[in-house]
Amino acid sequence: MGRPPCCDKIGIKKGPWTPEEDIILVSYIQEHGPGNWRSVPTNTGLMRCSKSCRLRWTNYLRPGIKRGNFTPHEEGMIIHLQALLGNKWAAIASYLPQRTDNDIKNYWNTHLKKKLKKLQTELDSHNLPLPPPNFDNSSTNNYDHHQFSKLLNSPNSSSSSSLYASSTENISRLLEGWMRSSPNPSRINNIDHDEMLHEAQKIQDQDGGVSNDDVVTIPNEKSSYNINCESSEVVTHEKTSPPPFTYLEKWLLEENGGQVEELMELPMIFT
DNA sequence: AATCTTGACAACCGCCTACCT
DNA sequence: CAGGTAGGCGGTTGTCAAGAT
Repeated sequence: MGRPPCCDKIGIKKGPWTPEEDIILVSYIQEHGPGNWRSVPTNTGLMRCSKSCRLRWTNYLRPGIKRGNFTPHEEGMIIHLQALLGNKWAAIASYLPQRTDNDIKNYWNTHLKKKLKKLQTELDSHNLPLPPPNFDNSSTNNYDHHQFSKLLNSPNSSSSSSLYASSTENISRLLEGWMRSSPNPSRINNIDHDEMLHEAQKIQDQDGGVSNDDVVTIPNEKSSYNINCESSEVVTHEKTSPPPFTYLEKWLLEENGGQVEELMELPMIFT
């Protein structure tokens, strides 16, 4: 015998989540943590299947998700990684810890695909090819990065602003108590620094990770690590553990999500 | 002012793999 | 080992707001 069914298909509610459902789900995860999604509908009384609960949490309610506009830097990373990895949105999302794979996928489909198509037209008219997959502004190959960047960031191809419809006020009220007692997530002390540093240097050598001059980012199943090779400093960005309340507060209360890159440092391959 | 079209995001569907019994 | 599900992932669709006609 295998596992029992995840949920009863009869009476399953579909469509947009209500603020009340969000609150119920967040309250439950606050108490039990994410995971064991099968038990969520039965234990919460939510008329949703476990899959829907998981998606709602990972794509929308999970703390640490950056809302609002994609920065040119993020945009560049997505284009770069899509060229390298294809439509492996989860893999691409691992390099952008604040963005969900669904978000990146949507952004690609609604913005970047069109943008690149337009760009290709522009490049054709300038007799320029699209940049190679290992495109990097700092590299010394013969590609005309300056002209490419100029075209990419031209006013005509800039992304439009977008706001997420949400009930952030309700959710923030609910979460207030929770996040104040959350553990300190961002820096860990119990990891093997030598091992991490070695890994970072290896990746930097192979150009397999995403790196700028000194900082290498290693995506991981549950977190990503930013490693400064010069100072040997390792900073983790947990994907599942809640960030400090101040960050969540910022996310919930600022209409556009705010600019929080300083909190979740991103590798700068496109600057 | 009413209707139609388009854009953007949220959510669902179906497939695949890992894992449980 | 086999049967079967949970969870993860990518593709697609649904919904709604804003702009155009």
